[in-house]
Amino acid sequence: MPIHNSDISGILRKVADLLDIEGANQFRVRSYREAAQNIDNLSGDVSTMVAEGQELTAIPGIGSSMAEKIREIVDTGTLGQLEEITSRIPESLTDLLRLEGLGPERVGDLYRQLGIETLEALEYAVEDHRIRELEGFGAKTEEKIGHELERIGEQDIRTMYSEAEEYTEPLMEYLKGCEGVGKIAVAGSYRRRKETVGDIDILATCDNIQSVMELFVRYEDVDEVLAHGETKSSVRLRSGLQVDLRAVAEKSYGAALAYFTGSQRHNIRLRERAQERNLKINEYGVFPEGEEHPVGGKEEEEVYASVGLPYIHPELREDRGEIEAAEDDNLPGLITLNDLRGDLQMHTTASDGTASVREMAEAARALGHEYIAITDHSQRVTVAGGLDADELAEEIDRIDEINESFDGFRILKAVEVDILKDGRLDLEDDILQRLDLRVCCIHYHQDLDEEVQTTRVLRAMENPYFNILGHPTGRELGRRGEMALDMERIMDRALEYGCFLELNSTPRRLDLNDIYCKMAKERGVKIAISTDAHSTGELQHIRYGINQARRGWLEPDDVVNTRPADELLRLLHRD
DNA sequence: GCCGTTTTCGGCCCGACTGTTTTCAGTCG
Repeated sequence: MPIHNSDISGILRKVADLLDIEGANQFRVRSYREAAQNIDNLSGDVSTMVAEGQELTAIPGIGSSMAEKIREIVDTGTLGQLEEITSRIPESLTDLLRLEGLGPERVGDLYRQLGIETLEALEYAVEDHRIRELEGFGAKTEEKIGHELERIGEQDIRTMYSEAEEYTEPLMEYLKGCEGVGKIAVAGSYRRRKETVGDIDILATCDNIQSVMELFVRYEDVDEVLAHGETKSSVRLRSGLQVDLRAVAEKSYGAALAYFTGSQRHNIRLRERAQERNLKINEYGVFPEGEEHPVGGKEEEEVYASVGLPYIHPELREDRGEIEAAEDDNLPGLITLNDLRGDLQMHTTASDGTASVREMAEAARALGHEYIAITDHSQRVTVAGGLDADELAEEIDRIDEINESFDGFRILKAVEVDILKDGRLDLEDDILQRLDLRVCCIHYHQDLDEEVQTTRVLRAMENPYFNILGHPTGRELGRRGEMALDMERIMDRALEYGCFLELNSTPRRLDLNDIYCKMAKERGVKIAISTDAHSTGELQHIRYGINQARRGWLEPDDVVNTRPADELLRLLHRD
């Protein structure tokens, strides 16, 4: 069985959590967590590195000891050290860490004093009021644990970005209109445009803090006020989304924005650099060692400048090499919405869309696109009304006709053709060759094992009419994980054959994810950013794709649909 | 456990809040 980076980081995190619960040295625990994170951020497979005899210690945060453990995981699929620890304390204790307010020490206490090993046992202990008897715990803590147990039982606690946007944008409009509000911005993972967000952090400078806080907690969409203090208020909206509003001083605005935007790991790197320069960075500003007066903090740029770096866009702040790139003056010129000239996947009433070809075209043109590709489903996808060869031929004729009526806008004749179980495409070459573009996708048999699934895709790519691998990993946030695929092999073959990978902008898909986008870029594989719109309104989803692309370091040149139509068609042609 | 043009030993980001205490540990972002 192939070992993936996520398998390795998962084991290292487990070791970290368990050591933490056992009370091991904090810095030792941290080193496991950092190693895990750095492995997740890699653009290549660790198992490949091991196979090729590359030095794992080249990965930041991995020394000789950690490298040895990783090799053991790659070779055996497991880690002797983990088994040794789990012979001392139960592995299930790490489940308890998921509860907010329960950290490693308290989980350790619960286990040692009450023998609690599982979430279920914890629930019984809460019901029997056994928690409040423990030293260091109390009635309030017990109640909170009870609430947390209910909450994580109910749902995935992170919210999709698009959903958070739905609630955050109107709230921001409201706050901007409030008397006394000066500068205001959303920070946190929302500002980093992460695909899911935990809660929303809003920062504001205010003339009259008290009245602004008052207006905030009285916002019509507020369901519950969780905290209502002088500088920070916290509410839960009807949607369940938690929103914090923090009042900050004008002179600290930039420092606070940097601080609350994160990510935490990015911040740690900044503060380490500050230390090296005898400076201290916190949410109030940049301070020379031992001094009370800041040398910067009003603007975010000052924080970066103080540690010798240019401004770094929020989407990059994940400690995935952006600090080093900034240091070398080598930050990517991130793609923006304006760079895109067209949209390369969408559906019409011919299959499972809700608008006609012409309606989609006119809506796309109104958004400023120069071209679109109409990609209705192929016959195999019966639930979506997939087209057979004759139906697709009719659509081709219809598009030719409509194109006659356009000047300066072009509809590309295309299809979303199913990749069958054996790797063949769902339509014959004679109809595929009449199209400008083919997006190839897996819809059925998503659970094959890695070797079979990878071979299936590679085989499909051998077809000379294969242009773009659509929603490549098949994942859907909160619903379905990625298919088992060797993405390195797929990307290498895509480069060799002149195929491209899609970044599907559907909010629940956002497939490829940020890390795969960066990996494709580093390997020279170009990306197509598409909406997969099923209605005219969904054409606007393209901005979510752009968010993800920016998180994946993509520049205009890395994306095929930044090209004019003629150039794009030349690029698509395989020979 | 990692790391190093002041270090191969002695450091390892920083502050706020909460609940439990009576000066602080644990947790969080």
